[in-house]
Amino acid sequence: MKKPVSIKRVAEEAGVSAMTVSRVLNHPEAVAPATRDRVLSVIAQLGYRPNAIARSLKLQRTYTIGLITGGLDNWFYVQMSVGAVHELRRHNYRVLLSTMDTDPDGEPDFVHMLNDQRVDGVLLMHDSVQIDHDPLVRLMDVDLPIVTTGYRLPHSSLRVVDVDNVDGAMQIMRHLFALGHRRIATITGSLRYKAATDRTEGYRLAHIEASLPLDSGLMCEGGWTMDTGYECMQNLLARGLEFSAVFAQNDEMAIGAIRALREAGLRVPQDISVAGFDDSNVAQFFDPPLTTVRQPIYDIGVTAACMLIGQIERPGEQIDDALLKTELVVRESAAQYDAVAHAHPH
Amino acid sequence: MKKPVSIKRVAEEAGVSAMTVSRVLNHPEAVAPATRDRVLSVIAQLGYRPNAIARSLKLQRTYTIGLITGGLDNWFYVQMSVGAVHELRRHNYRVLLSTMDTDPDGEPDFVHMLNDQRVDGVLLMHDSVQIDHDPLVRLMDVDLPIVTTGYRLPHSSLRVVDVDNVDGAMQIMRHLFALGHRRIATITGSLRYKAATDRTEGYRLAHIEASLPLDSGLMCEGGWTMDTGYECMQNLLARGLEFSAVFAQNDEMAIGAIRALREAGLRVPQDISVAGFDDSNVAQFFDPPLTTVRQPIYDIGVTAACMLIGQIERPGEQIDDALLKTELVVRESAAQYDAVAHAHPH
DNA sequence: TTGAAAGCGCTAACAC
DNA sequence: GTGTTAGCGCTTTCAA
Repeated sequence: MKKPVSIKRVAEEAGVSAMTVSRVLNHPEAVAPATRDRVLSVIAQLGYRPNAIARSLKLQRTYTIGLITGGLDNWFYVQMSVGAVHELRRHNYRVLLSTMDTDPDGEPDFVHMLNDQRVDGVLLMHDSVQIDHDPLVRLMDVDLPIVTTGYRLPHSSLRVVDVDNVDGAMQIMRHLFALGHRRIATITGSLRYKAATDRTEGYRLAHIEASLPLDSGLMCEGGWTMDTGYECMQNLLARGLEFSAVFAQNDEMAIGAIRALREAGLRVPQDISVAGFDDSNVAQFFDPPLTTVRQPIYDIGVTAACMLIGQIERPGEQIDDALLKTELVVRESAAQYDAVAHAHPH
Repeated sequence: MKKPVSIKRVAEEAGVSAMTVSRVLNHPEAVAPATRDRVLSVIAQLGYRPNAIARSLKLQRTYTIGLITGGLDNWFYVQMSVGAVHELRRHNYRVLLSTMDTDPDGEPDFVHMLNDQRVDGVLLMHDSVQIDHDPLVRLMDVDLPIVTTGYRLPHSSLRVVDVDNVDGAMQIMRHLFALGHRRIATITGSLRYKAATDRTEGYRLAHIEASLPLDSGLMCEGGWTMDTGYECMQNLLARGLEFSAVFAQNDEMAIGAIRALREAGLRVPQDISVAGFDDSNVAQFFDPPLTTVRQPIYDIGVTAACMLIGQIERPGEQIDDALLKTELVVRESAAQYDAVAHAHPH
């Protein structure tokens, strides 16, 4: 284990004080060109790099942020994280990774991370659950800039980046209405999630906009998974109500719903149109390719990172929550309403 | 921004010296029970947590490792990373995330990370390329424990965790032989990768073991992607040689190969059997579900983390490279050899 | 333009 | 069993 070169070593070698070396690195303009060049050449020769730990201790600034992710096995969070990591890197921040997992003490890992004063801020990429009691409220004790993606806490000191779910749902509903559908069912996500209540609100507003009545019999609450999409679809069919299209509030439930429709002898999209949400990685490879709403996942990460850096570097500055736009992706799972097919019972 | 409580503050409040507080935390047995309890209660009351940065500076130990991943958008690395992160967490190590991306200076990010002396060791999860000239050789200048997954460098000071690709390939070949196949083509990965040369070696050894001749006309070098699997399959078919099964050296190429076979009017597995490698997440959902070889990806991460911690905490101790076992996964893309079908030309 | 002193928060070594 | 001193490697403040 050879010891790394320190600033002292460089100073000796260059025949100056440590202070001058430090200045060459941080305020080069305040050093005489001749001295500067000499120091720089010694630095290069010795391969000196300042010890970031010592620097952090002195500056009370780590240039590191904590990235807390809801689960690295979830494609969604990974995409977001990649966006955030890229942005942070561009701004020369390091990323300390943490999870929501709890350790044997029952203390979530990230709580330690925060208290250790190893990070300048925290990026929390998690589900948009609405919670009051949560390990996360402890976050608020630590007075650190925090940005979350969709995760809301009853506390004002944190910023939120989210997707405009209301508008996204309206877009897909407008598309279905434009295709001639009039009675459209929806399979919601778990209504504990803001994403689900927002998408449901979009579903509602789109009806109002189109001056069409809402039928609560056409709504069924799922839980984001294929299984629940499947069950909800069976449930909706069993109710015996008329409808020609289904808006599943994510792609997984859409896939589950399609399976249920097929088992009931119905074709998608010929007999029933189905739309999803998310444009997850399976959406385009599924049969039929899903009509859905794309979320700018990567950009969520980028935006969140950007906001966090802003909070860190310009404290006090007012930063507003961000609401990102979604984009309708028209594929083949939703088709023109076929009056003839629907004239006869299935 | 309220200032976090320091050890001094706790010391004052408890009426002891800072040293005693430090001892309570690090060598509690060396402190009188009465003092200890008093200090502990002050710590709890003030919510004191030692400043990890200051600790690192003093101890010259960060309890942080650098995780360099080949790409977070690759399911493979993510799985490995999750394994590593879990293991590191169990041992109370933090994880600093980095990538192989190069910044505007052309300097890979992780090089900075290493030189900053912010980490106690490095986990490098990347492709098993064999390279001599590489930014990574710079890694070797820094005298830090390093463990890689499959990535080999002509340097002895790093440990490697890899999968037994030779044996994995032999397993799948034995399976195909057992199904009655005698002439089996292979689509290799890019032969710049050790994984590909190893799997090809397994292909060769299995032939020797079965006393069957090898026909170099049945080999085609691909590049791991679906596209190259597709092209290689077309290429192999165009050669006009007889064969009843194909061993694609990963699942993606297997999928590409199957597409090419279908376009040529051949059914899988009735006319041609196809086997893959990796048991990637699509393998079981594909039609037909792929017969393949499962790699213990998560365990690779765990093992690598384990070895790294060993090197950090017990320097000097001899640690051997690890070679993990694979497991044959029999599904439906490879079937019994049908002599009748192959009696007639396709 | 450069240097000396002090201190960020912590702990190992040595007193008492 | 507890306190004092010193120093990890750096930078800010003040003096020369």
